[in-house]
Amino acid sequence: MKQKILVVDDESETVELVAFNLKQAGYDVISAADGEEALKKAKAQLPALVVLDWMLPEMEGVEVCKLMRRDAATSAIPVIMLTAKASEIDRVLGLELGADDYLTKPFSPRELVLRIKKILDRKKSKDADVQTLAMGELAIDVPRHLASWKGKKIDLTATEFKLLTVLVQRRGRVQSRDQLLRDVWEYDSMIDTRTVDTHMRRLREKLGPAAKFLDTVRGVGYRFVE
Amino acid sequence: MKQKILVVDDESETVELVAFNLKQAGYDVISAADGEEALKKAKAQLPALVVLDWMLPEMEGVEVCKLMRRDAATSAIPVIMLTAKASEIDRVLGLELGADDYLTKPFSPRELVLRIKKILDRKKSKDADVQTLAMGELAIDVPRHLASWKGKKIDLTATEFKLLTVLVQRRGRVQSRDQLLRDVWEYDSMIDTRTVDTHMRRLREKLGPAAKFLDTVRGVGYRFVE
DNA sequence: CGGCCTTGTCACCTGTTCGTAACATTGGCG
DNA sequence: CGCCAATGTTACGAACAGGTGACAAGGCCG
Repeated sequence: MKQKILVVDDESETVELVAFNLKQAGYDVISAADGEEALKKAKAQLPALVVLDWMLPEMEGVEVCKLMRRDAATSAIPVIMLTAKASEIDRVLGLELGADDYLTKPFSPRELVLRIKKILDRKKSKDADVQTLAMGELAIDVPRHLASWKGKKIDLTATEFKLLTVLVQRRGRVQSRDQLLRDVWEYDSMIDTRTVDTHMRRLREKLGPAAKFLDTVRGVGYRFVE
Repeated sequence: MKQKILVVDDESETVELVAFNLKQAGYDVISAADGEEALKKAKAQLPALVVLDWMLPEMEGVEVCKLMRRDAATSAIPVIMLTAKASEIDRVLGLELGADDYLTKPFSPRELVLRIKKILDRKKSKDADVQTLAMGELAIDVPRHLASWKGKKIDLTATEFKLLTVLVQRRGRVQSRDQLLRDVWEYDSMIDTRTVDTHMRRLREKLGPAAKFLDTVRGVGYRFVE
C-alpha cells in the first residue's frame, strides 16, 4: 500500500516537480494550492505526511501548520516546511509550529525525498510500540482506547481517557490548566479552568492506586510523575 | 558519582570479562544471567546503559530489549547488543529493536568500553541542553517545575520558583525590586516592593546552603552570583 | 419517552500561600 | 562612635487554590 503525501504550494511548477519525484519514489501524491484547500484535503484524506510552503495566498503556511496541529484528526501528521528565508527556521522547528523538518528554497528534490523517507520510517517504528504506553503497572493502549492497572481494565470516559493520555505523553512536565483545556478539550473552549480539576478528581477516583502518578503542582497545574 | 551499567549474559566468563573492564574504566557494574532477572534489575536499579547478549536462556535478548522499550521506566536506557552472527545486525540496529549499538562475538573488551563511553557521552550532552539550568549543585528544571540541591528536591511555591528562575536566568546582573516585581508578579502590580524581601527570605530559607548564591546588593536589589 | 451516563458548573471547605506591617539588625557615613 | 536608611526577621490575617460533593443540562440507548 502506497503512502499518501500532500503537497501544498501555490506555484504549480513546484508542485509538479515535487509530485514527480515523489511518485518516482513510490508515494501517492495529492496537492493543494492554498491553505483552505490544504486543510480540507488533509482532514479528508489523512495523508502520511504534508509538504507545506511557507508562503501561501490567503492563509500563511504557518497558519495551516498551526491549525493542523490543533485538530486532533491531523495533529499527528508530520509536516515538512519549504521556506525561502533561512531566518525563519527557528520558528518553523520550534514548539510554536512543530514542523518536523524544513528545506530552504531552492531545494534539491532528491533531498526532499530522502528527508520524507527518514521521517516516515522513524514514525512507522515509533507507532509500532508507542501506541501502548506503560508506566509500571499502568498500561494505556491509545488506538484501542483501553487503560489497565495490573492487567485489570479501567473504565474511562472519552474525556478522562484523553486527559490521561495527554498527561502521560508529556509525563514529567507540568501542564497548566489552560494547556490541558487546549489539548484535551480542543481549542477556544469557553470552559471554566476549574473543570479540569473535576476531571482530575474523577480520573483519580477511577485509577485507584494508580492515582499516585497524578501530581498536583500548586499554582501551576498537573503532572504525571515520571 | 559512578554510572551504573547492567551486563546481561548467561556465560559467566563473558560477564566477568566485561565487568572487569568496565570497572577498570570507572563504571559500576551489575549483572544478570537471564532475561527475567535482567528486566527486574533494569527496572529496579535503572542503570545508565545495558549490555545485552543476543542469546539467552528462556527469553531471547531480543524480547528483553523490546520489553524494556515498552516500559516507560526503562524505555530511554541505551542498549548495546552482543551477537554471534553478523547477519542479525540489521535487525538489531533496525527500528524493530532500537538497540543503540552492537558488537559481534568475539569482541574486544576495549572496544566495548569505547562504544559505551561514546553512547553515554552523547546522551549526557543531550540531557543537559533543554530548559534545565544548572548552577553547580543547584539544578532548576522549568518544564518539570523542579528545583534541587545536590540531587535533593527542594519544595518551592509557584512564586518562589518563578523568582528563583528569573534570578538564575539573569545570573550575575543585579535585579532591582521593581524589576523583579514586574517580571515575577507580572503587570504593574500594586504590590509593596518590600514584599520582594520577604520572598527572598523564604527562598533563602528553603535553599539552605544554596542560599549563598543569592546576593543582596545594598541600595539596588538582588543578584544570583555566577 | 424515560432512565442512565457523561460533562460542565457551583458552592463550600480546608490548608497553603501571600502581602503587609511591625520590629530587629546591619552597614555606610559623617 | 552614633545615626539613619536599607535590609533581615517575625507574625498574622486575608486571599487563594485545590479537593470535594451536589446538581442540572444534554446525549444516548433501549
